[in-house]
Amino acid sequence: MGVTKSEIFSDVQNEIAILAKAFAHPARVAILHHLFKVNTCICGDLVDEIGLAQATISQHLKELKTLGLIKGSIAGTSVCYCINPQKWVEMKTLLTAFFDQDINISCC
Amino acid sequence: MGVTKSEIFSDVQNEIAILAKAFAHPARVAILHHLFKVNTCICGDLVDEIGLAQATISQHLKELKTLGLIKGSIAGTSVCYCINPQKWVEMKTLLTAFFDQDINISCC
DNA sequence: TTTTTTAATCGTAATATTGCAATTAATAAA
DNA sequence: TTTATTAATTGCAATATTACGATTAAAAAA
Repeated sequence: MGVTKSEIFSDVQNEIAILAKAFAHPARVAILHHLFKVNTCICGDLVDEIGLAQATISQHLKELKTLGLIKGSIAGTSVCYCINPQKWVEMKTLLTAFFDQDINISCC
Repeated sequence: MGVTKSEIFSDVQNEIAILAKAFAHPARVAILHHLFKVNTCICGDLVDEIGLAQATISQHLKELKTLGLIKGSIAGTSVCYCINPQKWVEMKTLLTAFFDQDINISCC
């Protein structure tokens, strides 16, 4: 087993889970933090900044890029990465709506 | 090796990742959705509602409880679960601050 | 007391994730 | 052309997560 049964959940539930996974590892949070700080940077900068192997950073970048949260454009031998503002807002809208549900006072 | 190197990240980065993991599985999102909807319910209700085995639901409940996002109190042979409003707000505050970082317009 | 109800825990199997060395591919520089 | 430089990809090992049947524990009901 060990495989998530996506088909029994709603689209919104699956989408929230997929987006939350982006932030479910501190290396990806650190990548995003750095991108917010410096606006754009190349893969090597993140390797220096974070201290994981180049292959590992590259793998995390790929996940963020697949989700659409970051963009990468080739600049010579480097690749310039940055936040994708459109997707970031989309993500924020979905997760914020989830977080902002009203909590009833009566609780166990 | 497959083990997250938490020690190289900041406390905030680790905390964001730990909290995001709560939402990184659709079953846990579904549990929280249901708790918001009905306010309080017992484990068996979630088993019926979601359609995973009792052991699986119980395991997901344990993770949410360990994080402090939900509370459970014994009521006879049942356990009554609900959102923990204090922790929920705390989580929301941390993640919202992360989401609300300013995105610079100049992007690659 | 015995039986039923409810949920936690244990044990196990399958899949997913994390990390890195080594290699590859592509461009820039010499 | 040859030699850097940079990042993606491959292959592999280790750990984490997901799922569930079976069992256990505790309280309620008969």
